[in-house]
Amino acid sequence: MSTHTPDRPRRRGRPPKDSARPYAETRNALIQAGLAVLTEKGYSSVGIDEILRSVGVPKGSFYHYFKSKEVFGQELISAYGLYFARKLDRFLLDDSLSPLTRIRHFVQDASQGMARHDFRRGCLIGNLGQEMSLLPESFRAQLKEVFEDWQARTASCLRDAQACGEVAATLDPDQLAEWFWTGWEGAVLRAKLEASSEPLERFTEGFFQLLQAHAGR
Amino acid sequence: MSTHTPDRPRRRGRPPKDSARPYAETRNALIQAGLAVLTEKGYSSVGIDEILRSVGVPKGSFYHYFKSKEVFGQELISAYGLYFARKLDRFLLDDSLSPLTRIRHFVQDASQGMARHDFRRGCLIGNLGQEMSLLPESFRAQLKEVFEDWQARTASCLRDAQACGEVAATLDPDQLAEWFWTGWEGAVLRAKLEASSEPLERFTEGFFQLLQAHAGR
DNA sequence: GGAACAATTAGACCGGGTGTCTAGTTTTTG
DNA sequence: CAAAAACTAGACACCCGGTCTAATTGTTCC
Repeated sequence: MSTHTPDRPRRRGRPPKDSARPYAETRNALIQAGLAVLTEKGYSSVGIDEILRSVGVPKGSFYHYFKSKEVFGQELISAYGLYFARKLDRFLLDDSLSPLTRIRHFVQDASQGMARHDFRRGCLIGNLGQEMSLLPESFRAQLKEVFEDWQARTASCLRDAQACGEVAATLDPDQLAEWFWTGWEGAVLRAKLEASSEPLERFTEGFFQLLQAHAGR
Repeated sequence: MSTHTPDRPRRRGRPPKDSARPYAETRNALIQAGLAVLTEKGYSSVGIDEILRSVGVPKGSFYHYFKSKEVFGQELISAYGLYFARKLDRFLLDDSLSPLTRIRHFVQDASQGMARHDFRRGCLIGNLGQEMSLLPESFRAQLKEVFEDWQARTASCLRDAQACGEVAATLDPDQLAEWFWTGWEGAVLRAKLEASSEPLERFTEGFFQLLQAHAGR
């Protein structure tokens, strides 16, 4: 599924009206390729031409699509944030399942995603958070917001779980959600290290045990 | 506390018997400086001369002290592992306190450590785990071992906690310890991102609540 | 047909860095 | 005083970084 397109050898100058994929499409391909690379290697140790080359876009064109590497990064963050927000919704709003089962399914899906790339790719947001000290300061707030967004969606599902008695009403869903995401990022890190999904599984198992323990009181 | 030593301007050739700090001392200074830099920026985006310069050792000397950057990294990992193992022992074996209190103190200390460097430095092992896909494969096993070592020490303290009734005997200390360290790494990441110790505190608070919930059953 | 404008990219800018190693200088040893 | 040991200058041989201007090609509209 490499996005590499050895295509037609690109000519200079304005492309004929039809032959070229439209601006938006190329831009999109760049973002896609950027995500693939940055989820694996982070931001600072990746050069733009690695991404450019993987899409078959000449280096000179980069600034036609993005003002700088920094704003490219910003766009990757929000694309990734959105991508996951949608994924979360797809799972967590599926009311054919009990709320906790929805979370379980989400986790399963994410874990399969990592396995599919041999545990080389992790979470973009986690990666960048980790290397924050090497990053443009503008990334910080954005990354924080993404976490908050994911957490809000998760908390809402946990509230549903409380409503139907799957989780004790005494627990704070927001705290639980923050907890979940903090732990999850740690688990992703260990999964990359061990090249195995076990850390992910063990972490989530523990998380559900926690919910259960309280429910049982 | 920067290790920079503008010292005497180093002369070429073999130094007189006394005047120079001995081999081991310089080596040590390099390791110390390496830790400071790598805990902040990781391995792959740091060049050796940044470290060399901060200690005032000329670039040409590096290979006198270490065979390569890779083995330098290996040595940093084990130095850091040991450093933390000792710190853990200092706290977790202090039997003037209850086992859980010991853990609390350790966490407090680690959290102050991060604050002291304005949340720019994190955990070396976590940093490297995160960038595993950019690292020499030889690091993987070593990093894993460090985690296991830390976990074992933590588990042992949790067993003490069970012995004196602070933690329910039904829980598995090893699982709890792995859990703790997974979550902790996640919390460190968030602390760097938010430049605040709150993620650390919120995570540990949750961890202790978990232990308590089970104890209360 | 041809000017004006829009879209795209070649190619170089310039400065930086990478890890490594050899050849050399200086001291100590015997 | 020769041989061995301890240390380092300086260069090697790259490959790279992000950025931007000037050139090229297509379209539009008269």
